[in-house]
Amino acid sequence: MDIRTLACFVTLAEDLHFRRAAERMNLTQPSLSQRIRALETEVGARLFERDRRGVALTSAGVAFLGPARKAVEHANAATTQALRAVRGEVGRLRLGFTVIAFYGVLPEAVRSFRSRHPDVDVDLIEMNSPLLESALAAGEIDLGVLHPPLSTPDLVVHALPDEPLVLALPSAHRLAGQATIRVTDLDNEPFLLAPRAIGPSIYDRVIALFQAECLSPRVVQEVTPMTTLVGLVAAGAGVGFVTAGIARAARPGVVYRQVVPRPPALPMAAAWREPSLSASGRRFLELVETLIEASRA
Amino acid sequence: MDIRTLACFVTLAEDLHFRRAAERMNLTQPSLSQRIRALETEVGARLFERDRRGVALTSAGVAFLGPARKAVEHANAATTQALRAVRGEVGRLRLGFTVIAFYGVLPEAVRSFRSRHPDVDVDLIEMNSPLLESALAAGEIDLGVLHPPLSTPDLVVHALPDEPLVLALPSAHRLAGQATIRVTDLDNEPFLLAPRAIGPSIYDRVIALFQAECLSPRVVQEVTPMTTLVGLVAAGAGVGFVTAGIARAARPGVVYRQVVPRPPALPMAAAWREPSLSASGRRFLELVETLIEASRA
DNA sequence: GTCTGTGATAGGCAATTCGCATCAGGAGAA
DNA sequence: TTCTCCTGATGCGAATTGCCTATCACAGAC
Repeated sequence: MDIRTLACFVTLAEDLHFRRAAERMNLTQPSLSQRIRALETEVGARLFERDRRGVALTSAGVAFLGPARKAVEHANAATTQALRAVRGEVGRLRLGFTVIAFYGVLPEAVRSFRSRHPDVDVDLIEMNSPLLESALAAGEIDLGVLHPPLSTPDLVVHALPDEPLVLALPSAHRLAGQATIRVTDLDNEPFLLAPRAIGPSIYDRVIALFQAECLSPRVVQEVTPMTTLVGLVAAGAGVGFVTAGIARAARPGVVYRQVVPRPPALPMAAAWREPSLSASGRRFLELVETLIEASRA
Repeated sequence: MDIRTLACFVTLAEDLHFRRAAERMNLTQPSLSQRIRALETEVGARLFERDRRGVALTSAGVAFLGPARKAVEHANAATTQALRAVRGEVGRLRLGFTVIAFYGVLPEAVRSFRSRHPDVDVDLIEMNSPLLESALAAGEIDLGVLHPPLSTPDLVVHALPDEPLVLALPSAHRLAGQATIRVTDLDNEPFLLAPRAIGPSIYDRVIALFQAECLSPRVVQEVTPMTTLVGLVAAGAGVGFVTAGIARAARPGVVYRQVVPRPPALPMAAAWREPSLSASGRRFLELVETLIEASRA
């Protein structure tokens, strides 16, 4: 049973005229006759009553019409939906990200993506960078937003703008009054830092920053994620670097200050598994790029 | 696009294994490969990812699966429904009947039919016999229950049990006290009768009954339908014959009496247009016959 | 009567689909 | 490593299917 045959049936049921229906289906009248006859044989019931002065649906034909019409519609919809999926307009986008990433351009990007592509289900999964790499490699997520360098081969890395680092310190801190703080001011200061296993890039950057001044931070606690670090700062447990994005979310008891010399920014990147990013992932990435462009201007 | 091809796609999407899916579809693996390839070409999108260690749906394939499954289901349903319609299990039964017929076996038959064939829409249309004949000839109703003789050719007539006639008279009538009434008692009695154009059979029977006694009824009003006749009897406008069925519905102010010599019964019949009765009509008629058999026993 | 228009039928050509046999490449066992 | 098995893809000939052109049979209009 051919979808085209069903479409022929539906057309003939609407026109009740072989020649016109054939024309609408881009067929000749004998071909349509043959198809209908073959369909009737296959179904095992006469679907049309060919009277001398016209064509009419039999009761079997009436019963056949409804489902046949739906079958044709769904068959067409199948192709349409498949092509929409290729364009990334329907489907599922499993998006992994670090906490830090979600304090940047991501929330706006997700909101905008959802309104532009309402037929794409977006799964949001928060993980730290090493876990994101595993999830990408295992194919559990389509696209990850995390912090280079990556240790997993076969992942494509697409650089995003770095996140500058600022110092978070308790508002009652002796240095809170200064507009900018020198690294040397932080000597022997109780310091909060993410474990190197979780965030090697930020860890190494901070250590290097101190070493340039021949110092070494006094790490009193390794803490993750970075939002928890801010909480500990508010509790007076110490000071620590956070990204500008996290600093934008004001929190009572915490102030943020620039540090000189300026600490290197935290690299950000989108990553996906070879060989290719899903269409919806590509769409999302394009949208992120657009938003970054807009925020730059 | 073939329904079978879509079914192949669905099967493969479920098994994710060409050989097994091919077997389930009663095909060889190369044929299935070819069909899937052809389908992908027709759709214009890759639907399966043939990885080294297995087959997986692409996002386009996932989007294609839902509608494809529905298309297959509806295509199968179309055939099923058509065959059910042939057996009279789905569809529409347009049933015409006279008022008299509806005081007989019809209400029970309709109730029983509806419970046995809930997927058949039953249209009930009340008309007098001549109009029923026209409606049958015009194909506006499938089956009519009316009173022979019929004047329209090309109608098949299937006899049903006759309806005996009894006399309806006001309960205050001078003859109401008698158990049976002789025709001669009715000489010069104000008489109610359906017009001959509407009910020739009952008209002729009543006239013949009187003429056998060398009498002629004094018709004071021609009245139709028969239920209205009963109303006029209750109002004291006269007396008249009604069917036993109508007499069963008690009405204040009216009594029913047997007449001797016994008047001929009113013939009843089911009728339909050549060449054939619709399947649901046939089902209905079988049911009516069953009920008549049951009431006889 | 002829003419017009209906759907059904016959024949021939082209495309499709089938199964069989076979190929190419990866996984796992010896 | 090498062999074997299993995966899906491919080539080919036979059979089938689908289409179109030409034509038929029949009914209604003029």
